Order: sequence, then C-alpha cells, then structure tokens
Amino acid sequence: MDKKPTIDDVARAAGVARATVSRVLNSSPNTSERVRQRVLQAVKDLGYQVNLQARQLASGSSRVVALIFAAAADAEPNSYYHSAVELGAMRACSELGYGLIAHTLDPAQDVYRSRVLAMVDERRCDGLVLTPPFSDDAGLIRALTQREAPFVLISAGPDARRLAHSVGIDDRQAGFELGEHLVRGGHRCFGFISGPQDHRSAALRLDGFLEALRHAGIDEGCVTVAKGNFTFKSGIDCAEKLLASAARPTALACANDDMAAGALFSAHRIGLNVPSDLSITGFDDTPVSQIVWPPLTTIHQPLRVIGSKAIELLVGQIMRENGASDMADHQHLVPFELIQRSSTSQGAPN
Amino acid sequence: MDKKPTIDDVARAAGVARATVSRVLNSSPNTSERVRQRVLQAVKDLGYQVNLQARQLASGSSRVVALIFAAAADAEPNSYYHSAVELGAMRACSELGYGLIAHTLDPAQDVYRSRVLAMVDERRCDGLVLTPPFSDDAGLIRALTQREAPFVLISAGPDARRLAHSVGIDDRQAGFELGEHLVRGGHRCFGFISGPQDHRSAALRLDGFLEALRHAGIDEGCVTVAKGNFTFKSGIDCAEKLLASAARPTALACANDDMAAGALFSAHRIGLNVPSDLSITGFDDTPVSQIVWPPLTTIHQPLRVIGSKAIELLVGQIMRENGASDMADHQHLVPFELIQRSSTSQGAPN
DNA sequence: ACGTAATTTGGAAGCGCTTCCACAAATTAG
DNA sequence: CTAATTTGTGGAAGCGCTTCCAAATTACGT
Repeated sequence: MDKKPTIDDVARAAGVARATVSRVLNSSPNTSERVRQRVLQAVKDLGYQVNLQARQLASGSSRVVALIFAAAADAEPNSYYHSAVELGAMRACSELGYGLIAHTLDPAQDVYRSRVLAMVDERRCDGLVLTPPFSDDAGLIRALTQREAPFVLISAGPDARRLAHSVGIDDRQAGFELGEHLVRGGHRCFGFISGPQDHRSAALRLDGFLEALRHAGIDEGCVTVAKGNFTFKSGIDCAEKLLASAARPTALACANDDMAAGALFSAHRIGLNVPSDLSITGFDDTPVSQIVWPPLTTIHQPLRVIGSKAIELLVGQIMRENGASDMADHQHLVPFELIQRSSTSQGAPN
Repeated sequence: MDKKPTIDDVARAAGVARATVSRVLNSSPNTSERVRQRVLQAVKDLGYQVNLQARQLASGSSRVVALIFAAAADAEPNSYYHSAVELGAMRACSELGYGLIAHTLDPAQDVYRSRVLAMVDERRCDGLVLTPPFSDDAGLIRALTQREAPFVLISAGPDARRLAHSVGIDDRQAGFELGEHLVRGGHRCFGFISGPQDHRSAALRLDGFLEALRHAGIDEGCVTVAKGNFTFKSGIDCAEKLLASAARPTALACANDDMAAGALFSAHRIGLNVPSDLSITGFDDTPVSQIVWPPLTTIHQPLRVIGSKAIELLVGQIMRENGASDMADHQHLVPFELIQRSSTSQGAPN
C-alpha cells in the first residue's frame, strides 16, 4: 500500500511551491489562471485529498460545529425532534462547507458541562448549537461566553435569549393559540401535561395556554397541570392521573407530541373516545402526531428551518470572529402553525 | 484572552522534557511515579488540555469512528432505529476512548459513496460502521476494503456478511417465528409489507415468514406481498392496497414498526378492529410499537447492543491494524425476541 | 522607455503533538 | 567490583498543512 499523496507531491507534480498549492486549494484570490489549472490537474492526477488534521492544526480552526442534544440514559430520546433539527443543521453545514457532529448528553449527569466545554477546549469544533434543556443552562452559557466560544441556542427561554444568539418560535403565543382552539371547541375543563421545569420554553407554552383561558373568562381553577418529562410513558402516567380526577377534563393539552400520544394511549385504555369524549393536543408536529389514531391537533414547529437557521447564525458568528459586541438583532423567531387534525372536537363536547 | 497552555508549558512547569509529558499523558509504561505525579500536577495547575488536532496529526490516527445512516432527503428518517443504534455505539465509544460522529446520507443520491470515502480519505475517522442499506452496497464495501479502511456492517445481507465483519440478528429466523405466531393465531390468509429491495436483511424476514407458512402447509398463494420503503406513509399505502383485495388477509406482517403503524392507521380508517378483524405485526420493537393503539406484536432487536457490538468489533479491528487476514469468527449474531402485544389475536379470527 | 504600484509566487517558520533514537541512571548478574 | 541489562529521560525529527514575508513578475501611468 503506497502512502497517500501530500501537498508537496502535488507541488512537485505541478512545478510550483507548496504555498501556491495551498492558495489554489483554499481559493485565495491571488492566483493566476494558468497556475491554477496546472495545480488542479496535478491534484486530480494524483488523487490528492487534504489531510484535515494538518489543515486544522495549521489554520487553528476545525471547520466543524457541534449540535448538542439531551437524552436521558434510560429514557428514549425524543428522536423525531432531534432528527429533524439535525437534518436542517446538516444541510446548512454542507452548504457552508462545515462538518457537523451531533452529540447527545444526559442532562441528569453532571459531567455534561465539562463534556461540552471539552469539545471546544480540545478544539473538536469551532462552535456549538445547544438544544433544550442545555439552551437554558445559564452556567453553561456563562462558561461558553467566557471562553469566547461561538454558540447558538435553540428554543431557549427568555432569560437565556437575553444572553446569547438564539432561534425558536414564540412558544407563548403558540400555547395561546392552542388554548383558543380548545375554548372554541367548547371546552371548559382542562388538563395540561407540561414539560420538566428546566425546559423554559415549554413552560411558556403553559403560560400562553392559561392566558388564552383567562382571556375567554375561564377560571384558573378549571385547569389542572401534571408535570411530565416529554416521554410517551410520562404522558400515559400524567393522563391517567388527570383523567381520574372528579372533575374530569374534556380536553388535554400536552407540551409535546410524545406525551400527547401517551395521553391518547391512556384514553384508549380507559375506553374514552377521542375526540368525542376527550380532545387532545400535542406540540411540535413530529411524525408521532400522525402515526397515532386519531392523528393529533398540534403546533407545527419548522424544526428543520430552526436547525439550519441556527447553523447559519453560528457560522456567521464564527466568521465574524469578534464575538461579544454584536448581540444586536440575533434573536431569530421563526413562524409556527396550528395544525388541526382529528384529535380535537370542533363543536362542543357532551 | 491568554493563549491556551501547550505541552511545552507543562513540560517547563514540571521541569521535564516534552517527550516525558507526552508519555505520561498517553500512559506509556516507562515513567517513574515521581515524575508522573509532577507532570500530572503541572497539568492540573495549568488547566492543560491536549490539542486533538496536533495529537492526531502526529500520531496519524484520529481516534474517531463514524456511524453512517440512511435518510432520504424528503422522507422522515427511521429515527428511533437510528437513535437506539447510535446510543449503543456512543456508549461503547466513550468506554473505549473513541469519539463518535454520526452521519446520515441519502442513498438515493449517488454522491453518497464519495462522501463516505471522503470521510476516511480525509482522515476524519479511523473506521466506519455502516447501517442498511449501505451495509449491502458491494461497491462501497469493495472500495473500503481496497483502501484497507476498517469497517463493520450492521444488519447486512448474506452476501455482504461474507465480505466483511458484521453484526445483526438472524432475520430469517425472526421472520419464521413471526409466521409461526400468526399461523398459531389461526390465520390462513396473509399480507406482507416488505422493505425496499436493496435492504437484504429485510428480504430475509420475508423468506423466513414464507417458510413458516410452507412449514404449516399453507399455500404460497395465500400471501400477498406489497413493497414499502420503511416509512409510516408507505405502510398506509401498502395496507390500503392489501386490504382492498378480494380475499382480504386477516393478518398483516410488516418489515418494520413504522410500516406496521401505517397499516394500523389504515385499518382504523377503514373501520377494521385490530386484532379481532385484523392482526398486525411490526419489526424492531422501536417505541413506535408501543405508542400506537393497540400496541404491536413485533420482533425485538437489541439495537443498542448491536450498536455497541459494532463499535467493539471496529475498534478491535483498528487496534489490530493488520486488517484483511482474520475474517475468522467476525460475524456476530445477537439474539432477538418475539414480543407479543395486543395487535395480534391469540385464537382464530372470524 | 522607465519608475512605481499591484499582483503573483516561493521560502521558511511554525501549529502542538508523538515517537524514534541515544544516553544516563538504576539494576542485576557474573 | 566491573560488565551486561534494564529502565527512565531528553533531544530532535517529523506529521501535512497555512500563512507571513520577501522576491519576482506583471501592469500601468507618464
């Protein structure tokens, strides 16, 4: 097995200096067309490929960014959400000539911070995109800011959004519209399955939801909240609890689709008909919302767009390379949409 | 902002040579305890972190492996499958001190081969794990073998398994057991929703299934096959077609859970009761099989184990560093299990 | 035609690390 | 107590690339 050709081999073959080859390869502006062609030809002839390690070492940048997801060690990760964001991110990356490395960490294990920081300290990547609940971790954000590492937050809560560049939807407004929708359906007694506390943007969904009810003149006492953790399983458990109460709600709003699927499962088990006995709403519009029966009314988040937008912001930040100062308009809000399917009744319930 | 400390800073602080620091850091055998401690102390004091790029360039290995998944540009990726495999792989990696980079590619776009090869050519990783349908791509396998790149196949078909190290279940036997189960349930008229052609291991599932029917003395004419592509959507379409036929099957076996969920969806829409009117089986035992109602009878594949096993094999291969010769016992078969849930009837159908 | 400015090219110095080789020190054997 | 080993350590040569700087070439104005 013969060794791989290096830049020097190319230089020799093209009869130019190593520096010239480097310039051509990095499309530096100052190269004559004649030399340029010669070099390109030599590259092709030899089947030359840059050695990324060497390039990175010499240039001091890896041209790789990382996308950080949460996944509890035992629980199933919210895969559809992840995949969609990752897909968007990947596209943006390949367009911008960056590599993407997706990393999932368990937010319950305290090492996660050092793991994240190690990624930038060891120069595995030039920048980071954080998804919830990491995007609400003030300590992490501070550490990142301190070492001047470029990063972008996805679906962060209001506090975190103040501290760094971010992209996401208006969760509060989305929650509001869900509330409105259910009120319009004639419901007066509600259950809400929320996310864990550290997930700030999910909390906003509840805020907005409650506001919609208030707006409609419905008493706060008419809504019971159960705290889930975004898993299907927790949706089952919460729904079971909520549906067992004396004043059984006729509508269940859930902070994500997986929990809504769980609620639906509970309803089936109890023998309730959806939507005639019980309306259920999800959040995110992941494929789960269409896989279940009946398909879920939910809020569509443009997850891929969010992923690609985050990368664009991040790369912009990396290129600018000055960091700090320009926190100007870098709080991107993307549009969401209420998707009406058959898990919610149109008219009034019993 | 002060620059990061280098190995030379550590050496100076500890009063030893750079080479010694390197030895300590790489736990080379020849270092005295006294010096060792001094170096470690200096590392801690300075907050030193190795620069991976430099280490990789100097050592010629990146200590990173890649996991390649398929995802059509438009269709939703089979996320649960991916996540589970990735999780297992990730664990094995962190145990073995390797980094993992998961990459998804569209098998429909021809560039995918060069993308994969570039990963090893550019030395982004020391080795690869391929999932279907890439694990059945003879051309890719050949190219990889030719450049002596270490790689491991997941759920590859028999042809590919002959060519390289692999890990997976006995798909044929799993299909057989599914068939048996349905026959035991009293069914005599079947539908089978298969995967795309290039997915060899999924084809084995059908082979095994048919064999079970033959075994039970059931005529081949009693089973109709529809070709899906592993997506929920294709499950709906195929089921619709199969259920519309004159001799409507009383049992539908599907090559993965997502398509089974689609079949279930169709059944609901048509107004068939599962399992009393129609039994449905999935494959993989991803969370989808429990999210739907009724939950699916399916084959449990130990996806995480498969992921971690693949990494172990791969790293073993990388360390051995001789490649080729020892294709001995490197065809790992992991156990699967038939999981019985309520989507299949126990007794005889109508 | 000539001087000066703008552009293209080559030379060489690293980037931060691993690892080979040689040498000194500490052991063991004879 | 010297000779033959076995350690432990330092020096130095790269790994393959980018990039600064200076030299060479070309373009342009007068």
